Order: sequence, then structure tokens, then C-alpha cells
Amino acid sequence: MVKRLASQLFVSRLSSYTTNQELKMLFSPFGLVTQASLVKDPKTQRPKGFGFVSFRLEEEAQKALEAMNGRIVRGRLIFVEVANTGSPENGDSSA
DNA sequence: GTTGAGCGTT
Repeated sequence: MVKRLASQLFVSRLSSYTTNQELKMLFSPFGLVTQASLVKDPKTQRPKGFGFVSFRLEEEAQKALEAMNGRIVRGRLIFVEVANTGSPENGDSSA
């Protein structure tokens, strides 16, 4: 098993006018963004204001995390965190 | 011009 940190980031408190492309544009200079997804309500189609950004390198993801966490995007403060889905944030080798 | 608090969808 390859020890893989969460290369996927959970971005919240985004402004409703921010798009997936916007996210990718914001996270691209911090690393190679392989995927950017904006989550919205499946019923009302209304933007939930949070999304996910996948990096190709976990170290880039963490760098972008601390770089963009608590940053101002489109005039609103956003939060960035490691995603909870799919990637086991298992950085623990046997100590 | 839609905020809050949150972990989606190919």
C-alpha cells in the first residue's frame, strides 16, 4: 500500500460566485491541480459554497492548504482543509 | 449578486 496523504482538499465558505475554474485558478500556482469540483445542492441546484480540489502531489496539496486557508477570495474569507473522502490520511509509518 | 455550516461527483 502506498502511503498517500490526502491529495484532495476540502474548500469551504466560498462565495457563491466562485466557480470550479476559479478554484483551479486559485490553487494552480500552488501545485498541479488534477481536478476541481464545486458542490451544490442536487435539488435546488443552489451552490453550497464549498468544493474539492485534487492535487497531483500531496505535498502540493498541503502547501496550497496552508497557503489558501483563511485567505480572501472574491472578498470572502475561505477555509481549506484535507478532504474526508477516499484518501486515507495515513501519514503514520511505524514509529 | 445568496448568508449560514458543511465533506461531492464524476
